[in-house]
Amino acid sequence: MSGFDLTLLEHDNLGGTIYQKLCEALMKGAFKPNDRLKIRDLADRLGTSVTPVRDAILRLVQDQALVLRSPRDIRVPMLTRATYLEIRDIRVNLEGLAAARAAEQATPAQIEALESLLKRNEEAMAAGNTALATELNQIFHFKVSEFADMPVLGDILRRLWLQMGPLIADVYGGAGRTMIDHHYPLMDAIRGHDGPAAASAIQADILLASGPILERIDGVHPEALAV
Amino acid sequence: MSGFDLTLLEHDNLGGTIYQKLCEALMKGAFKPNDRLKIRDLADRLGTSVTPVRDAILRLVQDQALVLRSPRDIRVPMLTRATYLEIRDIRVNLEGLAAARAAEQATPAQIEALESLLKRNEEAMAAGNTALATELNQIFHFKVSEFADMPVLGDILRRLWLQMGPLIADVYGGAGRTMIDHHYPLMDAIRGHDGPAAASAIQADILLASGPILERIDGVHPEALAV
DNA sequence: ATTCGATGCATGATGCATCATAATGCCGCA
DNA sequence: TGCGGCATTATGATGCATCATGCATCGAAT
Repeated sequence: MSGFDLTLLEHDNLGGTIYQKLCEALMKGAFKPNDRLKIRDLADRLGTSVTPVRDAILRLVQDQALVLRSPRDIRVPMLTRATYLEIRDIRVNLEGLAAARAAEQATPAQIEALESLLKRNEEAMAAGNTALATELNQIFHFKVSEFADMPVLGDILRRLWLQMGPLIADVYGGAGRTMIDHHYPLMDAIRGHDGPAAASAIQADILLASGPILERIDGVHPEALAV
Repeated sequence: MSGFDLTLLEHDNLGGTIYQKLCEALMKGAFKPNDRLKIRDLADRLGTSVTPVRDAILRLVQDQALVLRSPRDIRVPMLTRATYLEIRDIRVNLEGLAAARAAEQATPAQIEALESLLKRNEEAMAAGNTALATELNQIFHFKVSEFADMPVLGDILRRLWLQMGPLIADVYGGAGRTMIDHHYPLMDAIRGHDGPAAASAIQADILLASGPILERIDGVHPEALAV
């Protein structure tokens, strides 16, 4: 009943479209950390001129989803352990806040939507489709902040996820199960409209999920530096 | 002893320079909410072509420091009460986290730097220079997150302040005293390396400072809508 | 006859493409 | 391993076509 979804209005200009395409690519892990992106190359592949690609890249750099290592060298950033930990701590705070607020004001329809996501996630996991499971997990987290009615917070989260995208795709893309079990306590809290419990639950989820990623960072970082 | 200030490394390309110029202008309140910006106009005034201005505007839009009301209508956003409250809540969480960490690991030199800022702020206030006082207050908040060693958080904060910039400049630019008194409990907590106390102090500061701004939003918003 | 509303046109600003240039990455060599 | 040259690549400028905004004129109703 909240009117139309205004966020879909962005598809007017080419630059915005390319930006979204690149966002999805980063989230999906189509680019790996330390990969180099070339504007002309992308323009050729997309069949456009360099201008809109330039626009999209610039926006991604502003999001820190890409970095300009030098004025002519655009790369996917390699998160250091310290940076990843910082992002994790920020998420613990922000998503905790969002989960609490979402729990307090969640409608039955919203609760059902979250449950549906969990169910689809389970199915994807059972089918061994880890890529889909990871994506559904991500959507779940975004939905929570959406239901908290905090668009600014949601945007910050989107950016943080964009920065982590290549890394977590690298970690969970290969093997391992997604951490869906931790979401059920959160659902219980939301159903009970218990804000603090919801915050604790999602915070525990984030911290637990960071384990495999931290292991991976330690293992992958020196090797990547050698390349 | 923490090396150079890496944020100044951006001055390589024209677009980055213009971006920073526009950021300062927004912070200083050179643009008012609902002002319209024209790319060609700015390009003429800066003596460059439209390309770097375009880049800068695009980055500002990505920061949500500007909005594209229509594809050819770039404006300074008018914060709604809800959006301002959301930003305030996010700041309460994030700056609380940063203040706690800064308190725990602050060096004597850093403590002295903060005290110096407070002193200069007092002087500016005594001289009736509210613009400078507001700017110093802002620098104080940024320094806290810098000393917390959280660059990602600092960047998020910078963006939030960029969004609020025109509004608070509008409120505090005219008259009224800056809320410097609330910073002294924070300094006490930092000197004592008491993280939780520092968090509480800065949170109280943010909440108290939001009072005049909220009053102003209520007063200014219907009037602006009528225009 | 006057005022309100609608349609059409002109102005103006932006998005995208193309071009020139200067700086850099990469590769090979000492 | 360190350095130099070449090809490459981003940056900045310019031009054109498109589209929205605003104004003026025209028509109709009271």
